[in-house]
Amino acid sequence: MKTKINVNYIGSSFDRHNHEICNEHYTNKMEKYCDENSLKLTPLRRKVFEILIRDHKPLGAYQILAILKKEGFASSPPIAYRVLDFLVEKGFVHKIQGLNSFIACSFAGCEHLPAFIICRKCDNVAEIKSENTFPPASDTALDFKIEEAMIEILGICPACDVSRVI
Amino acid sequence: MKTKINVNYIGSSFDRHNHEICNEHYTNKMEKYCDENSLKLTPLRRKVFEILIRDHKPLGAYQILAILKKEGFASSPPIAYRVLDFLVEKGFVHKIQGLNSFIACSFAGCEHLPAFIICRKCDNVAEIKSENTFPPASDTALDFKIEEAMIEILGICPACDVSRVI
DNA sequence: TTATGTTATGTTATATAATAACATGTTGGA
DNA sequence: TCCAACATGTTATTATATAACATAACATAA
Ligand SMILES: [Zn+2]
Ligand SMILES: [Zn+2]
Ligand SMILES: [Zn+2]
Ligand SMILES: [Zn+2]
Repeated sequence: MKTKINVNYIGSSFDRHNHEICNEHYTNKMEKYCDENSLKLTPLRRKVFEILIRDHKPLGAYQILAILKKEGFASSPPIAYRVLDFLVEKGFVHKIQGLNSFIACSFAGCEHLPAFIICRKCDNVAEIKSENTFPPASDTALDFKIEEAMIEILGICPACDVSRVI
Repeated sequence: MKTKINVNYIGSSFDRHNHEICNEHYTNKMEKYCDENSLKLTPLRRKVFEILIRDHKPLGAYQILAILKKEGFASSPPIAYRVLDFLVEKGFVHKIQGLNSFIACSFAGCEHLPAFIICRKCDNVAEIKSENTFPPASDTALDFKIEEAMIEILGICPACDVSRVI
């Protein structure tokens, strides 16, 4: 099964890009949002977000803790989990359940239902908007009030797919 | 956001149903499949599946272990995880990542991409087929070879939705 | 300014989920 | 009968996440 997938974010681990600009873009978005909603963008919160967006790859809480430690921050588990809770709640970061890990949002400031495509060969992950695919259109039985959804698609990205037609 | 969702399985925790018949239906399916593929449907495997399908609710590995213990089976963690691996691999059971738990498949013997709707009030879960919604149709950029997907939809079921129009 | 409430950061200990490594039993052919 | 493959069993450990409690930083009202 092959599918064309929408990728209209600024930067991702799938694409070479100027991460200076990319990083600045997302940081600006976050600063603006926190400003407008009187949320405190503390050094720790900045740091964790910066760690996550560095190479656009999902990181587990304990990986983040290790980096925090190396870079001079406190590093007991609740430190990471609390900051991650904040970042997830405010929409700057998403949790990828299938990997027990966290990734910086690629559509910050833009209302969206996130979904993820995960290459199981190179471990890169891209966030996509799921408006196209969601909610599931159907013709029967059950009215269900949807609040949230978790969509994680596993497969092989073009770069890793040797059998692909160019 | 409200959506009509397809529910063409035999029995689920959302519906009153004759579970005798239901249980027999799924057990037969599983027996037939194992027979045809020379897989061993051992007492332990039967038991774990029966525990899972009892009330069609997702159970964590350690909940399953507790039941196994009460009912006279061995109950160290690998016991459950190995049987669950088997049942998941053969498609009789699915793992719900968002809940760290396992649920009996509602479409056994029928090729499908599973998806789940989870009521966060009553904790009931229904499996739906995701053909309608998946793969995501789109118009751009990235060819991605899809192998597997995890779709878990969280919300409020009709029974729990007080504000619903009848 | 001090007092006070609130939010953020910090610690230790613990709960929960999953796997590694290895031992024993069972079963079905060569 | 012997062997190979598979299933079940044990103990110990790793990985992930939270509880409970203590202190610090910060705002703002008296
Ligand atoms: Zn970047
Ligand atoms: Zn996002
Ligand atoms: Zn039933
Ligand atoms: Zn299924």
